[in-house]
Amino acid sequence: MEKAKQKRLEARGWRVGSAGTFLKLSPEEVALVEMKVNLSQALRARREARGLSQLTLAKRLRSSQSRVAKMEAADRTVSIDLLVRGLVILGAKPRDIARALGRETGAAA
Amino acid sequence: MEKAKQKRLEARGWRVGSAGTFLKLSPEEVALVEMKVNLSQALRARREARGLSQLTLAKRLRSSQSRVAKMEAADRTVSIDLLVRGLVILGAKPRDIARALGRETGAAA
DNA sequence: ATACTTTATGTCATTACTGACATAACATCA
DNA sequence: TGATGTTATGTCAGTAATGACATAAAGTAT
Repeated sequence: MEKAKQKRLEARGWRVGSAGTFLKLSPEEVALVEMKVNLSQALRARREARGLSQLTLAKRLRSSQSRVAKMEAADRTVSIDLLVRGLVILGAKPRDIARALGRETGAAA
Repeated sequence: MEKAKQKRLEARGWRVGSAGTFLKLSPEEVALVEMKVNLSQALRARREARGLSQLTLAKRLRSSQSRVAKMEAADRTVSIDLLVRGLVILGAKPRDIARALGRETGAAA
């Protein structure tokens, strides 16, 4: 798993190990979290590539800046659905979302 | 869009056209629905490939048979999160889910 | 036909997610 | 310095998703 990603997860209370599960997360949960993180990173990348602020994106999503911040932080309270909606609004096609979702992000097995 | 898929959608109240949007669904909404349908089909395929009943899958998901049925029907009340969780429980890896999500399903467009 | 298994659909109480708000932290710029 | 713009985090009322239940429908036997 990528270092930066791991740090972001741990800062949020997740327990993720460097080369697998560190503690307490089942393999299923790890997979879920990784997908969410991948989507959140894709969201931020797309937003920034378009030079949009979180606030502008929030308006297009009919949401709020704070929620967009949480989306990009892969907050526990953010659903995959919301992340996907955000990506779609930023012009991502299902293929793009699939690519982001399945992205291999780390060296660890 | 695949005929069977369209039929399933319309039976559920969705309005989807054969070669694009039929009526009332924005392109974003269409993309979302298509992704959900793709995931629901992948879920059913995986479950059946393993010879499991909806009831057994439901137990592994700590859910109910009726909800699994709704998942496979891409019911409005089921989230992408739930579909993804179901797939993961059936052994799907992020790559597998990505493949299912981005599958081109129809001739249209 | 009856019994059994599996799947489909409607309803509802509980839970999880969501948008909105407040506020903090950080940067940039005059 | 203060003002402005952006992002981060906590909280909470309202909403949407969830599991569970009942029941129907469809299939598979015997």
